[in-house]
Amino acid sequence: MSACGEHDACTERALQWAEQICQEQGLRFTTLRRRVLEIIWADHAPTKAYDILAQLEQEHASAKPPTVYRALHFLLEHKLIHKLDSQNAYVGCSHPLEHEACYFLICKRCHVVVECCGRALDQAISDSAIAHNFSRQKTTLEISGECEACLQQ
Amino acid sequence: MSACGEHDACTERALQWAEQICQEQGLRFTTLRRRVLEIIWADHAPTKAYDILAQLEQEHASAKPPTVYRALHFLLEHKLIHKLDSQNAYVGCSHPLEHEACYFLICKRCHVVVECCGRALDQAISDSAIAHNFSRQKTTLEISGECEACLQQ
DNA sequence: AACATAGTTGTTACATTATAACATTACATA
DNA sequence: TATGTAATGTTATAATGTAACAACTATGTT
Repeated sequence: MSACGEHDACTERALQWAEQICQEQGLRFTTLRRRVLEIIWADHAPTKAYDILAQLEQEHASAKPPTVYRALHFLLEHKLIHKLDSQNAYVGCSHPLEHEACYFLICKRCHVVVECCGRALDQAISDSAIAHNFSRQKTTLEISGECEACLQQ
Repeated sequence: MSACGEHDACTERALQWAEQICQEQGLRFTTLRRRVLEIIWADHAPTKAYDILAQLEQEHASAKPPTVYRALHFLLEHKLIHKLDSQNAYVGCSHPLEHEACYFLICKRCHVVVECCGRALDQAISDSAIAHNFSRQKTTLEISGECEACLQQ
């Protein structure tokens, strides 16, 4: 479930990005928010809100659903995480400093999610919206299947 | 919310497709299933499960959540409807006889959903999956924004 | 230091979306 | 008509998410 070599580095990097982004934008990267982001980054699989809650509760007696959902809203708003609508689950954003539209490859076997932001695909989506005279505001693109590693087993 | 001229014709056509498909495949297109499909086809906006339930209850005293969800599962399984994951809502499939991968343009203002199945976009998605050595099994692509009609107002 | 204030967190309650599990009924066909 | 399968009825509960108000905390201002 790591797909990234040394996963600690991966988490570390994400937390530092978050720190930097919040600093730059005058946002408060509180202990709670940091901890939720850390839990989400524990691996590359999508994390469910109530699983986050279950973890938080162990360290933080007053954790309740709003505790988690508020942190999630904050992280989503500032693009530090994404919600996968097809799974009702959340993943860390793997390039919060360079946002365009993103899409996701979600492995059914190992649950690893890879975030892609290819120019070509983005262009194809835009073209299609334009062809229908549709003004595109938000795009949800989630592909589930099997990742390279799982296919090779 | 119609986006189709004479909407009755639209619903009528969908019900006949369903009838035909069920017949061909030896499936039972029961009153309940038919009625749920009809409710979904009442317009081109996504319909929520509990709104379907609210309608069914008025005509069918024993309707309960499982009543609706079973009908939805049946209709989904046989591709007579689609679920929009980004909205937790359901829309009629507008071309059940010719299935490829579909995507959706969802207008935030009038709620009309248009189902598209462009070859080019489908190809772009496939290419992208291939580039990541990912075997694509299911694709969720939902674009929300504003439709042509609403933009012109 | 005292205060004002805006943002964050605590707390309770509830809304929405969906499924499990088992009982009963309807339908097709031997 | 017996009989097996699929569909529906029924009760309960799981999973996901939000509203509303109270209490607290960080920060800047007098």
